[in-house]
Amino acid sequence: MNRPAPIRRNVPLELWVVLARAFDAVERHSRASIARFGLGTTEFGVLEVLYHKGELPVCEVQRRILVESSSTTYVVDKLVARGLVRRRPGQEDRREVLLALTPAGRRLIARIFPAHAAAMRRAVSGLSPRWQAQALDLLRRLGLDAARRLHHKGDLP
Amino acid sequence: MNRPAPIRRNVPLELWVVLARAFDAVERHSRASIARFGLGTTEFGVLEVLYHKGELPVCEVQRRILVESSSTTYVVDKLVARGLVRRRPGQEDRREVLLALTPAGRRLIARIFPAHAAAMRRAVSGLSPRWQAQALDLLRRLGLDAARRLHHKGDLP
DNA sequence: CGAAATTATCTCGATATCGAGATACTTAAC
DNA sequence: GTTAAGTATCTCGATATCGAGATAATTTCG
Repeated sequence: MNRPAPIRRNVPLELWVVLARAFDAVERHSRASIARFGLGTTEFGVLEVLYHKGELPVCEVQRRILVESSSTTYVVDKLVARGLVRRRPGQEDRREVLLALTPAGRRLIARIFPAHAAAMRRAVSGLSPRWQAQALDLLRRLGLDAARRLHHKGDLP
Repeated sequence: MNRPAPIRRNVPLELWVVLARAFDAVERHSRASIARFGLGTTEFGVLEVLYHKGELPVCEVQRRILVESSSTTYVVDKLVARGLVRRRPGQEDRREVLLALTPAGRRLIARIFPAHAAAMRRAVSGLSPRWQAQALDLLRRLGLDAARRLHHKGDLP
């Protein structure tokens, strides 16, 4: 059962490689699952965050779905055109545009979300729940620290 | 020092979210580091794999850099135009096109690779070496299993 | 052998995403 | 209160990436 421990010359670079590979593989599951319903991953992301958080300004949605503001505008345009999302000017802060699901949008996401969640459960089922929790913890630390380091970017050699 | 343990309703979905966030944050480091040298991440990927593995057929490069074959052609075209990579018809298998660095390509990647490796070391330094190794192990298992599951895709509900 | 399936590469058109910049509004500073 | 700095959204042009399909070489197998 014991294989010889692989020689690890450069753990950080290998970690980056396996992170990218794991992301790619799991993202393919996500993409395939979402494509079943005629949506792209970013479109799904918008619907999903509005479904779970309720009405939100564009900038808040943008932060959660990890795309740039110009792309968010583009995707929201498409969702509005399809009658799944509506825009409304912000009340307190008049720079904001508030996004919310339309009834049709809510019906759609309510219908497809459970199936998608099940697909993602399978996608990560290579790790037992115990190891999933461990990976969750490590990835959260890794991601938060890397994000923090991006801002004070005083350290490119 | 102890925060209350967060309530984890749905570990698989949360794991997917933190995986995406960690990938995004670390990828931003990678992108910023590579951009210093006037390259895109995919271009860098091609140079790097040829640097470390020597001459390879396109399909082998493609598998390692995680982009589709049509994109690989596109990127290699650019690198050839810049005189960093050369194409050569395969010998044993005449379907293949073999890629290798030109002297200029080799000089470039040899010059920039160490700086990039250092940037990536910093990018993942939120985890101690011990936890980096642990994350490496978990992500490898996660990625391999998810990739395996993609092929026999008999399980979308 | 010869047909069928597989694999490698490339072409081409479509599109999602980005980055820079414009505009409008808000907050902070003096 | 006026100015400066910061934030939110959108426009527009550029481009990286994809997917489908074409071509050609190889392998499998009856």
